[in-house]
Amino acid sequence: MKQLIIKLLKKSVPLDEKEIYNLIEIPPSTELGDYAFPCFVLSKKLKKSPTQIAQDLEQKIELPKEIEKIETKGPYLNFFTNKKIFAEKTVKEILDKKENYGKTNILNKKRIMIEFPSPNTNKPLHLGHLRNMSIGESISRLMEFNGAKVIRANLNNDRGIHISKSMLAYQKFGKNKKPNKKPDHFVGDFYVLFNEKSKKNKRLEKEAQELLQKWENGDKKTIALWKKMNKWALEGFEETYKKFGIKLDKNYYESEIYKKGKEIVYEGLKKGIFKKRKDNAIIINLGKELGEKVLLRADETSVYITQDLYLAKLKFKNNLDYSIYITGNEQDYHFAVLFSIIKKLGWGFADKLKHISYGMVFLPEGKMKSREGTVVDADDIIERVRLLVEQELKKREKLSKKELESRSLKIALAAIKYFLLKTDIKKNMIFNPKESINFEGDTGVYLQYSYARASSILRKAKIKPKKKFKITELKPKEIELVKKLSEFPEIVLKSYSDFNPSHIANYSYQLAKIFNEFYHKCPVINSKQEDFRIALVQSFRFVLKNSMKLLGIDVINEM
RNA sequence: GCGCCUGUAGCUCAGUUUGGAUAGAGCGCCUCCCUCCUAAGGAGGAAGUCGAAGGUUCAAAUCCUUCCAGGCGCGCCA
Repeated sequence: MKQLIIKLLKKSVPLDEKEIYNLIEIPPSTELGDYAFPCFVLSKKLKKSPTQIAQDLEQKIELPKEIEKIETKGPYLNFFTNKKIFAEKTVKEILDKKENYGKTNILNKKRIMIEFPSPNTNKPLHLGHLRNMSIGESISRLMEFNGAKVIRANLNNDRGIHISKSMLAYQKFGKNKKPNKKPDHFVGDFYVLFNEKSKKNKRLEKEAQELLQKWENGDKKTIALWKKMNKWALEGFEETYKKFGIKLDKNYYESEIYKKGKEIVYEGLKKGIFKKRKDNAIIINLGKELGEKVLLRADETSVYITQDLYLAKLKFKNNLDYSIYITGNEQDYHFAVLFSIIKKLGWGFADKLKHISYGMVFLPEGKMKSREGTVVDADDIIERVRLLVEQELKKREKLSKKELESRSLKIALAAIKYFLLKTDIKKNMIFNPKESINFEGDTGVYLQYSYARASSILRKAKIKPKKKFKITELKPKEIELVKKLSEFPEIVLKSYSDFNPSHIANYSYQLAKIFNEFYHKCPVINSKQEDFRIALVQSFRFVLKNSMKLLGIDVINEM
């Protein structure tokens, strides 16, 4: 529709398509029209007042059947579209394309690796990981919706001093016990225990350091312990991923790559891109903004960035077109440095790298500290929310135990994921355990409720949704709903090009809100134009389901 | 100190990329609506110097400058 108006205006206005596109806006109220063209910019070019220009255009433009009328309101030229044609076209298109409505092929089977959530194996996943996974999964789905082949990759940070700490605590206080709870939690308890004990006993820090040394030297007993505890941690993670609805395609392990990348550094040194400092450390100078970075220690061991250089290269053995990293914004500097080095090395994939970062999750009392055990545990929050949902469900109807569990989990995950995705990705957010996960208003539960209501209407109706229907009259809420439905493809593109799922989340809510208003005002079953309203409800279901899918949220037909 | 990000109603956030017609939601608060397709819903009300000050413009929450406040980062840690 917008395209049509652009074409009309192009004939009578000295601007190109893009300029017109940017000028066209939606009036603040529908009484003013469906689209508006402000004439201020033309005022200088044509040396007339904007009001006069608007009036001239009103006379000049010939109306096609899709436009009912145009009107001027001061300097604005307002277009009134033919709502019946528009509604019919939109609803038919959605019923036709179904789950493909809004899909594009702009990524044309491009292979994209997206790295997340990349946890440390010394403690269970926490709320920050849930934000990471929600974003990672949503962006993956957005890419897929635009035609990409996505590889979800996970880098397991399974070595280092933090791992040695939980190992040491287990050695000293674990009595060789097997996990008596979810295994990653069992491991995490020893990490917290280490930090408690080391406050009093300063020697423990040193001992952990020694244990790390032993591990690096390949000490058999140490390796065996490390393997055992890592397995527990990874098993636990796997359970959480599954529950949260995440399936990772590929796993990398820091223990397997941390020593690699030295050749890359030597090669760069030979080419003169890197330099040897007086103290024998190999460095790169990245100028004013990024400064000087060490790439290889004086003793020739690698640092974090050395392994990341190697991993970046390793990833591209998968024939990638793009490689994306999803992390908290505390790593912005690290990735700026990494990408800058890769560019200087002249690697072919230097411009195929992208770092997407998101803001921190805080508790009302401040930052979460896993070392002190003041974190919101991922499994714990999922289960707590699920139990709250279960209570609500029990009030409503009697369900089998199995149905109660699966339905409550779906609703709980909707609440959590929506909460984590609705805020702009780059903003910090405060999570208040008592208030944050609501079931009313602007929430994931509201989306599911709206979907369930729509499903219920279709279940109870005698007529099935069909592409053939007649529109005799359109109520304001029907028009609003159709308009919102028609915006979906635009929102998908915006969300994709901004790498920001929050646009989809906000859209989903607006859509669901209009739908709820619609069915309160407009009865569907046995109404005068039941066939159209049934078709409208069905197209709403498709679009809401599509957008919820992009958020990684399951729909339910009853609640 | 330097760099990046953020600042919109009591609280949580849309809107800022591309400047336009009275700044929008949710929660909380105050009224209403279940003989009516699920009340996890709907209708209405109160609540805002868009962090501050300058500037650009016919027009600024939106662009520019300076300042203030908060977060993160600036390791031969990962």
